Amino acid sequence: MSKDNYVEQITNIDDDFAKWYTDIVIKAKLADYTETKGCISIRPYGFEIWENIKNYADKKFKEIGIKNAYFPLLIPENLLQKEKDHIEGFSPEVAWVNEIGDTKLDERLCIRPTSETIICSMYSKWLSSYRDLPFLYNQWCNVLRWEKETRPFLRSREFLWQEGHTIHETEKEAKEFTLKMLEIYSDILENLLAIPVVKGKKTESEKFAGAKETYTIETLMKDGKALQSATSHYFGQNFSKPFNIKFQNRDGKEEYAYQTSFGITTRLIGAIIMSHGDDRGLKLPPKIAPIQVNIIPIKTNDEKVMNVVNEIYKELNGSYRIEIDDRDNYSVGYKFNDSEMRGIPLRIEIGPRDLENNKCIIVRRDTLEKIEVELDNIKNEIDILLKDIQNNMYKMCEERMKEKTSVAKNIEEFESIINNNQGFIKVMWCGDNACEEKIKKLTSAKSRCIPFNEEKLYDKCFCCGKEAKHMVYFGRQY
RNA sequence: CGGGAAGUAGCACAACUUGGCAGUGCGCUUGGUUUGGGACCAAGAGGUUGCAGGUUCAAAUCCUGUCUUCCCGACCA
Repeated sequence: MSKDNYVEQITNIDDDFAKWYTDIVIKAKLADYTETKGCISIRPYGFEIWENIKNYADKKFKEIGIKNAYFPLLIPENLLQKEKDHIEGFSPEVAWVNEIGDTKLDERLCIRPTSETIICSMYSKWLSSYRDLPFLYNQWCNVLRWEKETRPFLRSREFLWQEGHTIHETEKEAKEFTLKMLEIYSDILENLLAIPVVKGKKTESEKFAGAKETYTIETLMKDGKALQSATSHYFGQNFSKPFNIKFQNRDGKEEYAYQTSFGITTRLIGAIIMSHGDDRGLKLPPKIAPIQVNIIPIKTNDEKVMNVVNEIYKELNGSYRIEIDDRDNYSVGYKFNDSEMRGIPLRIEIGPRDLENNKCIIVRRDTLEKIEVELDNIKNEIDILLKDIQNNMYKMCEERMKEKTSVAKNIEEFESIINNNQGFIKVMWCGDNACEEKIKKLTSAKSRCIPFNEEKLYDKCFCCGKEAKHMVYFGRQY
């Protein structure tokens, strides 16, 4: 196999990152474009990744008492209008239902871009006493935001997500819950998806529409751009007041509830591709890979080989997500490459030569290392390897993030980094939005977050020279 | 919403300049031979050339309009 031949099929990651990304989405059969502009179809292989993320997250949510519920896709206009900042943030990309058949509706309905408003209206109905609190509800659903420019998984007009909405008796409890959710998200990214994160708080200008505080986990993709991977918001009483979500508190007085919301989306699939993928294609962390082990028989028409292959399948099936590639119209070389492009963490090669020695070859996707394994030790070895791959993928990602994180002391340094290396740039900042604006205009990089673990890098704001208040991560973003 | 490029079979493209039967490679189907890093032989299927209009005996090709996609900037998960 020549490299040239290979490159015809997937664009080289360093040549054109954007094309490389969409090539993987299409060729690994994760998703495809549809007749509906800006909306993708998620194919089974991609959807199964989402299901694995969803199952893990859902379990974590339930462990802390969150319950799933469902709210309408359509929201009447008057509800959306109730919180001023919220509607201002979303109105340009909201789609409306104006008529049914030939009949115009008296009040038009929006297709949810997010569900704060409709959920608040129900919370107001359901809440009367502090004894009812907290409400910890979540829904898994789709939302619609009419983006002008789209990219599969990263920015699709319709996307799947989970939106949690909680209300609490006290400010303290709500704030704590906001941070607790950020920890769960960070666990999902780091432990499940093998992607290291920077946790922190958004600056005033980068907050969610209608939120008092927005917390975020930021990740760094292979091309050096940042991706906001999950957010958790503290609303205070910003929604509970206009939506009249009030209760009688322990003192018998009327009080408005304290609210949070939080979400992760199918964008995480994009994060997996861009954090781990390489020139051979997708590279999936074992914990979410739809197929963890791919058995490739070297001769599909050799009865002895196929018998052993079937035995191994029986032994492993149930413990691992496993598949036999017994297609007889492809050569093994093709299958090796196909398996690598689909990002399957491990493949087992078994042929007549192996049977003579009672051995097989196991190849790991992360390092492409080939390991000779005794036939009766396969299960044991796979267990070890899958765990090691999961850890190793995290480590490689973490190293890359460290390499692509730098400190800038002034605008000149900042510009030079952004134009060469990209990545995260750590700076000291005065807290003034004017400095953020200036940098955005100059370099198109935005503040990512004020990290929880702030360091004192130096004293003065990198941009204006005034006394610095915070350390901030900056970066170009998706 | 500004700046640039492109739309021809599932994919990548050719034919367009100079109008004259819709082509090549990959992929796909069937049969056979193969199988340790993208196999080979043979026979097939697949098209309203993005869409609409115009010029012409004749349009993928020339003209006008329109839609879509991709890349670079402003907005967003």
